Amino acid sequence: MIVSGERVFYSEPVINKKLTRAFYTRPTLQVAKDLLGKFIVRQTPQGKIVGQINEVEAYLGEKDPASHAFRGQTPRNAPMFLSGGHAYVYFIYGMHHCMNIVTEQTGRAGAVLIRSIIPIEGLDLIRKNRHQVKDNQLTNGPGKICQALAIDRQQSGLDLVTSQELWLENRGAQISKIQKTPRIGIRTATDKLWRFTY
DNA sequence: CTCTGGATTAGCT
DNA sequence: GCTAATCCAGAGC
Repeated sequence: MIVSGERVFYSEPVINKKLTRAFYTRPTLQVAKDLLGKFIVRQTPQGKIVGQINEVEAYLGEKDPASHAFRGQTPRNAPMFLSGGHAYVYFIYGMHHCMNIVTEQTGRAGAVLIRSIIPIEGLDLIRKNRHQVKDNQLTNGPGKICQALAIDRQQSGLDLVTSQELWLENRGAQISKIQKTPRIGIRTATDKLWRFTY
């Protein structure tokens, strides 16, 4: 980038662009697909961690039997009803956390579960948080991601558009060959192909 | 208040 | 492939 007075010229495409509200407040299935290849950035007191999203699942809200919002709003799922761009983190199986990106407009409870990311920055910190697991097992699961990025219910409800500790970036990656399969670990709506990988 | 089972993981057979 | 680990949200009474 070349800066000349008040004018700015870009010598290459703009990258490292933080995702805005407009990205998140769209239909859940569209946001889910578009999240593939984006980068999740976690700033902790111990350092910065970055990973590239390569597997997600869409949960469509009050009309989706597999969604936590299927039976309406509760204290736990309240962040799902906020505007797109918030985080929804829940605790499961007595030991794991899972992170969702809330979608759609305020009052519509869509969300996208982040199931796998590729470690990009902060590998030493990731390894420390995950302790003694093989490098190819560091962040290939929703519970593993939260452990690696030090995310728990304290981050649930966080606004990813304004937060200084957790946000997403578009670094210009172009994704092709998106695969659609049934969602993992659910008992209902297994006919819906709302898991996206590439 | 009590009960059930879960958007998972690691370790073992 | 099988399952223990371990908490708590949500439902039902």
